[in-house]
Amino acid sequence: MTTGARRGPYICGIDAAMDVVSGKWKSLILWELANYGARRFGELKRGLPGVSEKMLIQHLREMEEDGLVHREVYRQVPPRVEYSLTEQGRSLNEALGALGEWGTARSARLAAEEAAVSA
Amino acid sequence: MTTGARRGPYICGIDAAMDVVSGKWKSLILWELANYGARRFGELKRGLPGVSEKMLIQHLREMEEDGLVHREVYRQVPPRVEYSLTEQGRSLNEALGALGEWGTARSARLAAEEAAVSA
DNA sequence: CCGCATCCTGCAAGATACTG
DNA sequence: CAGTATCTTGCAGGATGCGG
Repeated sequence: MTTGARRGPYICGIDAAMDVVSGKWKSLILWELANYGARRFGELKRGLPGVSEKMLIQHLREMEEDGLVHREVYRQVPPRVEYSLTEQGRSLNEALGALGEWGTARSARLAAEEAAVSA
Repeated sequence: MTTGARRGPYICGIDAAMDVVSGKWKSLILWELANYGARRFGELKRGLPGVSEKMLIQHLREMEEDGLVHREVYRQVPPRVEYSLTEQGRSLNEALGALGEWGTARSARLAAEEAAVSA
């Protein structure tokens, strides 16, 4: 796997958290799993427009290794695999709540400025 | 400047926030300025062991453009420049609080597991 | 003291094609 | 359906040296 050198010595808590969330789709995966519960690979892919299968599986594997995601395989044909959040994953998603609200507020502010310019 | 294509259309609030915090030292800069108030370039550099002048100034400029940081120049010899947080910068730092705590808890957990292994 | 200009490298992520 | 495998690329970030 591409799994780079992670788990390095962290300077502060933010670093430790960022190490685990950094990745273009990870926060979205977290949000998706937090809101829909267990989801299948294909469902996640459809829920994250633009993600490639490579990045999706790579992120899921890393998040599993980081203890955020649980992977359940149901041996049957066609194969069925479900991903869900662990307790750590849920708590991380909650910790991201405030940041998400800040970002939403910022987006709204930028949109308002944009509108003011074109007015 | 290297300022890449930012301010893209965001999928969610987290994205908007991440766009602004992503950068190896940005969260540290935020923390430094939040805790020490206005700081000079050299003070920041000393406070962030390992940062290069290039990255420091690059991050500061981007954060200034993003409305997180205020740059005050005092025309004198030797030159004196002070950086401080804007209201937006302070609120972002607060929004990062929960994430920082999560990361600290995670670090502690990892350290405990590490200790358990070597025991 | 506070930067700027270049060159260079490594890794995240995209593209494309194939499989149990 | 749920992945693998391989090639390629873009850009963040490091190293180094100079300048007002």
